[in-house]
Amino acid sequence: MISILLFEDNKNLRESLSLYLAGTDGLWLSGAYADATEAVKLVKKYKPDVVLMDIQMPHLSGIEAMRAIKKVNPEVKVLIQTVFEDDDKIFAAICAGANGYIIKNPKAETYVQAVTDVYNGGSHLSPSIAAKVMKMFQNQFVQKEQTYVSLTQREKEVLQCMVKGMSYKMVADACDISFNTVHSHVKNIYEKLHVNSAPEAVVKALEMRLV
Amino acid sequence: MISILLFEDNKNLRESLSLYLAGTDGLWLSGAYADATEAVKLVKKYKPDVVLMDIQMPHLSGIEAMRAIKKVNPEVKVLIQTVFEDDDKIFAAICAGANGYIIKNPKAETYVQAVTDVYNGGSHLSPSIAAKVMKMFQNQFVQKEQTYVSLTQREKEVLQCMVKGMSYKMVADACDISFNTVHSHVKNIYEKLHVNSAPEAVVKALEMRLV
DNA sequence: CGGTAAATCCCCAATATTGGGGATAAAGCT
DNA sequence: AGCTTTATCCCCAATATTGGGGATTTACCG
Repeated sequence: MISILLFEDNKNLRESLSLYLAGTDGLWLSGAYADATEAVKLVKKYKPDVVLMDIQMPHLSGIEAMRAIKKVNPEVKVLIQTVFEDDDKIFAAICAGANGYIIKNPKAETYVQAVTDVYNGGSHLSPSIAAKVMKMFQNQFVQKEQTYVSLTQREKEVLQCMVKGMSYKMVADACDISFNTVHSHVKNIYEKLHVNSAPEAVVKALEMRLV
Repeated sequence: MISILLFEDNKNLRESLSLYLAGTDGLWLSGAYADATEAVKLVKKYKPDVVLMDIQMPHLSGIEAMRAIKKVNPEVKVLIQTVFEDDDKIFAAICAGANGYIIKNPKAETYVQAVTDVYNGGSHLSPSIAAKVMKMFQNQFVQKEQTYVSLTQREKEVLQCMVKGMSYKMVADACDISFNTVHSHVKNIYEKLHVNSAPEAVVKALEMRLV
């Protein structure tokens, strides 16, 4: 049973959504409110699994409300629903820790799917939103030619350890291999990345998102 | 009618997927191939609406194949399907212009949904992938808890040099100070950041956006 | 004026890293 | 059966880093 708390200022939509969610097997509607100013208190009271939050609300915006909720209960999943597809709203919502972002939809089943997805630890994005997010992603990282470097599994592991600031000894311990083997892997990594010190390798690894 | 071209090296999956897609109303399977080396030619020949591409293929990886296709026919939608959830693969796929990224799934309907979504100009991401993408997004733009550390001007300069992968000698040269002075600054930096090696300091500096 | 912070420089010794060899075993490919 | 890759291990010697001291100058603040 997934328990849900709904915030939606539009009376019509709130009531029809409530009706639908409450009547769906596997879902439990803990409450439906037109205002998010009390959101933190309500979350504390009902301990819902998922909060379904309209982005545009009087007094306190859905994003602000989510930020407040996440601050106190980071484990509560928040699903943003809205009619807005502005890049900046999407951006703000994601940065504030939204677990999903769906466009208000005539198809009620998408709500069930989205709620289930976020409840299970995934994220749910409406197709148009996903497209925008991926576009933003591309724009952000158009930068460097990814001269693709293929590190082996072990090499990646070792590199990951190095990024965590571990010394050869600690890496050896963490990967359960000998100091000498770590040394060998490091030599190979340096060769492949064309660097010759740990700090350089770490920076390059982060840049290239190899870890 | 949405026409589809399928690339999947696993015979079993290729055949069962072919069967399923070909038998679905509204979809038309133009072809199914185990190898993507001819992908560009095949796309030119069949002009599919959507290419369903496995990421791991012999000879030519799905991402490379997609890059080639997008170069010639940017309007063709490419849906990546894979068992991999590595950040770097997801990242590479998105940067190369993927229109969707789905985890190989026992539920065949998700394929139809995904194909339809990308055909309609949206993107489709499996929940776990969407979660990773949003996480990457957050990591990129939201700075972590700033336990404020006040580094002096010189210390910041030295740290910046270290992030560039420079050795003490090179830093000394770049800042026009002696090796010993660099050493002193480094000691102070390590003290302030509570670390005791260059890689750790670099990671912390990047995390804290001190540079 | 005295105190403090920043920046500069130096010495020493213990570790750690780097780069150069080389070797073996398992797995995969041709 | 050979070849390559990956992962594993070892030795040695040259550098580099780290951590512990201490010292001087400059500048700023009350």
